[in-house]
Amino acid sequence: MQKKRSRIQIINQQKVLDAATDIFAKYGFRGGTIDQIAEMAGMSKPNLLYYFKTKKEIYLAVLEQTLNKWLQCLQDWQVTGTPEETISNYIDTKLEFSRNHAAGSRVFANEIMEGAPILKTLLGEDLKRLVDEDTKVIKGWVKNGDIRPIDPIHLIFMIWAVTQHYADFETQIETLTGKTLQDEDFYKQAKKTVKQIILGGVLKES
Amino acid sequence: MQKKRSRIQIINQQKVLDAATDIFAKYGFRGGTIDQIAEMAGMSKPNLLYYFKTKKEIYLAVLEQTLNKWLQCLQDWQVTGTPEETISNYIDTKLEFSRNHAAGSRVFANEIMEGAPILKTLLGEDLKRLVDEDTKVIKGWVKNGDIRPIDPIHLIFMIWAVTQHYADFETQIETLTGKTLQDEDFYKQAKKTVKQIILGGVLKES
DNA sequence: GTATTTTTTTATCATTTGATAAAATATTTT
DNA sequence: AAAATATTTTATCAAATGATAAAAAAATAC
Repeated sequence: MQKKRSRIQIINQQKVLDAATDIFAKYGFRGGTIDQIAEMAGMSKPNLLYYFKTKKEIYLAVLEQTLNKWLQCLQDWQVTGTPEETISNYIDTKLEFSRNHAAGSRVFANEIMEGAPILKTLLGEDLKRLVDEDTKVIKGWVKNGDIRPIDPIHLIFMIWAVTQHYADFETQIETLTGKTLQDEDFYKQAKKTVKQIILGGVLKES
Repeated sequence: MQKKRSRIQIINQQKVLDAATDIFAKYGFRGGTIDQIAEMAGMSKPNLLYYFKTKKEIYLAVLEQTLNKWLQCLQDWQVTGTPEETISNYIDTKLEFSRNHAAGSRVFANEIMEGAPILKTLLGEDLKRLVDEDTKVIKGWVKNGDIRPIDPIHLIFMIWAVTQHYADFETQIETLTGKTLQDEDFYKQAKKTVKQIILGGVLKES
């Protein structure tokens, strides 16, 4: 039975997680160092290791925290009604996650590029289940003639790719446009264009 | 003046670059180690360092080689004729790059997520010029009424995002579908769906 | 086939990095 | 306030990592 976390513990563990998210987002698990995280969190390395015993433990905590935020985000999304509403809503949800959790998105990206050593099982089981459900919904729309005949899995990948791109390639986007999703106008314009193209490509003419 | 490279030099330098591309693709510059590269290239670490003096020199060579392939790839693309032909061709070109140079694509992705310390200038100058040109072309189409009114820069980002996704998130895609772009049917289906949606969202009804 | 140059190996370093122990300090409980 | 507990600092390690020097081996030039 874990003892109740003290006030200082709660504050400092969160400080570490926030710093670690930024460092792992930039350099991945292998590339990020405890020293970097400790410095960014504003504490000494042994002090940090008082809260998390190993680098891997920090990394797991970061992945878990990000995953929870991501799952919470997905819960905000529901197969509400028409394909237009549902897809529109899904894009909203994913793009908002990219805006609010850009570093977390990059931690995932790094994890996957490293071969997903930690998340592979989760991807193959839990995420696969979610994707299969979504695939079924989209297939139903196609069969029903509600949308054009498109391959569901590639549509899903497209939405993921585009929405995550704004988080994962933030540096490139900022270098090219001077803007990020933090800029409200840029955010709206991105959302508008993404929806316009994807919905335009998926929906039938009215 | 650099002496002519010997037969062995040419072979071994390429061996190193190929191994380094894979390692940096997985772990980024900070995370990848000379030991890993040396082992994958099948030579001892000091032997490797006989060909490249420092880790950074290897990394720069990898970036340059990938960049050259990428530029060569872009040269294959031309603003040929109609918007449909041009965009279709651009998707072909980018998706083929993802298939043929998946590791290179991931090296770029890592470089950008690390804050693009090496490529930032290039992104802000050369790439920006290319993007500005493309933007003008697309703007022309819009003004001319050839395509729907869409924001050019977000369209470009969309195409990049989707095509690169298949390379950068290969692990995730393979875990979810069992396939990669190496699978010819999967490749065709991806290309078809991407074109269908993007062209469908951009072109006007005929 | 010997001399010369190139390549590879062996041995070795200095830093960096993940991690621990123990002492010192601060906080909380009683 | 004293005792007990929690936190932070100082000192220190062993292993990993980027890098070098010099000797040995192999390839090439003559």
